[in-house]
Amino acid sequence: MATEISNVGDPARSVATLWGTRRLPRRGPRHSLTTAQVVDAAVEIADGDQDLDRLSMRRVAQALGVGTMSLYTYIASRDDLLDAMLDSVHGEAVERLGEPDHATWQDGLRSVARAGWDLHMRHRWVMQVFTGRPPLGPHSIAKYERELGVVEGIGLTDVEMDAVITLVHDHVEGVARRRVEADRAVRRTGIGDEEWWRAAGPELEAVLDPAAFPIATRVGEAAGRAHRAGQNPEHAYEFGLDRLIQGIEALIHRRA
Amino acid sequence: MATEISNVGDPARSVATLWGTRRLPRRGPRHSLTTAQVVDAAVEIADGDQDLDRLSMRRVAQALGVGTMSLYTYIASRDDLLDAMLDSVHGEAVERLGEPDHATWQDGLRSVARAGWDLHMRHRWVMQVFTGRPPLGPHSIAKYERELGVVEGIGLTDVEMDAVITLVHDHVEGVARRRVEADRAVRRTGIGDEEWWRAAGPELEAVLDPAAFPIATRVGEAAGRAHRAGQNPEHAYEFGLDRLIQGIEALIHRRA
DNA sequence: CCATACACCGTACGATGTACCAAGTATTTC
DNA sequence: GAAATACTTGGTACATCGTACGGTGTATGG
Repeated sequence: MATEISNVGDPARSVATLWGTRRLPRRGPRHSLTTAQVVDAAVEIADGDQDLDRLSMRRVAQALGVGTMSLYTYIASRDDLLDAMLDSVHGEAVERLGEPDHATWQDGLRSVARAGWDLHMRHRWVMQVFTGRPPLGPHSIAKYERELGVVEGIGLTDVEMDAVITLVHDHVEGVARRRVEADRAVRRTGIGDEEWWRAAGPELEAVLDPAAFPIATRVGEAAGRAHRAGQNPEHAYEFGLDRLIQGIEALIHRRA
Repeated sequence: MATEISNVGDPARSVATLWGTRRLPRRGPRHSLTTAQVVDAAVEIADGDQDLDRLSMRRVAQALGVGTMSLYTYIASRDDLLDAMLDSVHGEAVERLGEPDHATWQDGLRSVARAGWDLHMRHRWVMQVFTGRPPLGPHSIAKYERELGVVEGIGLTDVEMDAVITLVHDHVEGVARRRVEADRAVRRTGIGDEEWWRAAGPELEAVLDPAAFPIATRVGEAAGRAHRAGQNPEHAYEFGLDRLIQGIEALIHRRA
């Protein structure tokens, strides 16, 4: 009738979970866990897997030595768990960002990018979490504050400051995703890069006319060589970051 | 959250499927379908859903009026199907890219970005497909060739040409992903943006001290206003693209 | 003509997230 | 002290997923 019973996806509860401000009940049995314990266990499993696909509520419960359904006392759903995991590792990233003592905003942006890169490398599942709503946990907000700090007062509007941070994130996340996803494919299939090309190469050669795609063939081979030499993520990361910074410099100089 | 890894089976077969070069058997019953029909049906369903989560083999089979397991005659796995879907819509994107008749490489990059944006808006699931291996379908390669064409001969190395195209893709995909993922959250929860903030807002205000995060609060509110005014994806898209282009210009000018 | 090689697809298996409910426990109220 | 209350715990169950397996029927090559 008038009221909706399901508390699934209740925004207020999700926010309260993130901030650890859910009221503790005064009656009933003692809690055998905390939300933080659940989140930490999940992070540990995801770190080990380097993947979110195999992170199941059952495995988290098993790791904690409780029944699967007991987790739902501490977290409303798997989606909420993912949000909480993200906020948790963002806290770590803020610590590693350190004090904002950069001589220039360029240095600041480089350290923002580096912190993002480290985050993705230490927790190789964060690029798999998609939050439909802005992440409003304490650590995510703290991270955002720190990041915005490096572009404060350099001549950008508020909306542009947000856009710059987002731009850096998208670049770093893209490079990290390609790196991690490639590893994941190798791990999942048990087929290494070299073996994969040995198997797919002949088929491709039989079917692809290099003359029809001259640039793609040439550039693809160059990129492949760089990849095999292990210099691809590094170069892509640095090259992209340099372009972003120079693009922002151009805007600021034009305005000055 | 939704991360789908594709490309996990027999490499040679996967490539052959993409190129439509699998040999047809000479004995046995007639085929009632083609691989292309399966792929088209899957694309249609994913387009309708604007999501890959609910794309199941059962639904594809039902749409085609065949048994679920019959699909496996034409496609090795769901992952291979995702790869084939991606290559299929890349073909569409190449058509829409049109002839490479741009006066400047800047215009060229803008049209590459625009084509990418259109692709993500017309098929709001492509950002959910993660290929662990490079996508080697005919249309993906054709798209790559066209894209590289706009930065050919402007003073970049081969590896840099690849990096530039990737940079533009990551930016466009990031903006598109945020846009689509927000819609998806609304659709999945049945809770609109406004309603969500009405529910989560009080909890957040009770817990977040604006003085502790002054820049985040100010910038977040500005970004929120822009978002509500519907100008956020547009602005982020244009702003980011401008920065990228100017960053590349800076590199080229320095070398000239 | 029939052995062969295949297409079709029903059934089954091991996963998943989580709804529901019975049973047990601590606190509050009388 | 007893009863009512408000919890936690976690077993069971359900819908849904990708796909392995194998039976059945069909077109073709020898």
